[in-house]
Amino acid sequence: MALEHAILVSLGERAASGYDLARRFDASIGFFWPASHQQIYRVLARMQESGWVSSTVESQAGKPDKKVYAITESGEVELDRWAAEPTDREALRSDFAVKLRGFRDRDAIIADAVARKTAHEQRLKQYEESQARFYPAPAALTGKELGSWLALRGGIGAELQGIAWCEEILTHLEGRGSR
Amino acid sequence: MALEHAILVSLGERAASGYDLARRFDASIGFFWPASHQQIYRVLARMQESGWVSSTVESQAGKPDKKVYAITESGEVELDRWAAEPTDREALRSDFAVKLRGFRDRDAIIADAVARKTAHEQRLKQYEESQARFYPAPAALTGKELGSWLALRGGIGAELQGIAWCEEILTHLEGRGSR
DNA sequence: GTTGCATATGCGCCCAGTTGCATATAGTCT
DNA sequence: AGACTATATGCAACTGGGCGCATATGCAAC
Repeated sequence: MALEHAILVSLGERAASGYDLARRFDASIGFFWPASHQQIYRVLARMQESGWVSSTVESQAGKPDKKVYAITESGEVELDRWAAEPTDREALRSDFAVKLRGFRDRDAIIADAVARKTAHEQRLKQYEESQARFYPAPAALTGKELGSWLALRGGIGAELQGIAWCEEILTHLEGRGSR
Repeated sequence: MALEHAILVSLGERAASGYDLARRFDASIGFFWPASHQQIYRVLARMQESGWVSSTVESQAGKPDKKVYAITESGEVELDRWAAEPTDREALRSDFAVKLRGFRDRDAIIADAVARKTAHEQRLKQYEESQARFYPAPAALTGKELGSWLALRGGIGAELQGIAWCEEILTHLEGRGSR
């Protein structure tokens, strides 16, 4: 399970409450490992039991109290252990490809391809904005920042590929024989 | 849930036993929706209860009996209903990207990138063999076969993108500053 | 004054995919 | 005779993510 490790990576960058983490997951690390706040809270509790994180409650003026989590030494050890272990390749798993394969409804496929292309473009835009803001000079990057930038490069590549696939589909389906 | 629909698509092409389906999932439709035989048997039982498939037991010489499933009319209706419904975009979810983002162990990342590149290349080879065997003349394809080919095109594109990403990672990591 | 929003934390159930195990037939290989 | 492989079907337990729902503070807008 990688949510634990995604959280450890994020907490390693900076301590945070569950709420903060949920926002980070919406905006950055969640590009690569999406998670809802419910899930994050549940996993944080389990991680604290394992001793990977510790928490302190902080009072805030004008806002509810928050529980700020920080990575512990044991968490660092776990993160290193995980980092050394090979990751296994994520399998492709696509409803849309199955639908293409079945090819029951040409118009629905075209509509899907159009919608998916738009979604890919939006996500691509997010990635590119992130790239421009945080990594304006990629050639100079080292260590952690180089890694983050390369992760983003993977996201950008995946979106470009998704867009190209949608375009290929539309080229071949529009104006050709129906079912 | 799309396993049901992947099975319906496959049974729509040709009736099959659970065992046959498991092999098809290993070799073709499972490129887009991997499934184990256990899962396939479980889902087939549920689908029969729903009336989407029917089964007949066939005796075989020298082999155990097999239960051959076929799609029913109600299954066809369900498949059409599903085909008309929009699919939602699969989210990117990558251990490896999280690991890159964390950047704890440069050597492990390089080793991963090398291994993943090889895995992508193998999968790509499978796709390309499939493409050469079944779709030698893509321009002439129509209907169902065009759809299947386009699904395969998506797979090929994804693997090429995966390979390119690994290469980009290796270019930037090899011979540069360590952690 | 109440509606809505941002902040903040969580419970409970379900669903689907993963893993391990079990069992049976029949042929081949050593 | 025993081991291994291919064919064939399945159950049980676990795991992790998804979805709905609940609750509380405090500010701003209407």
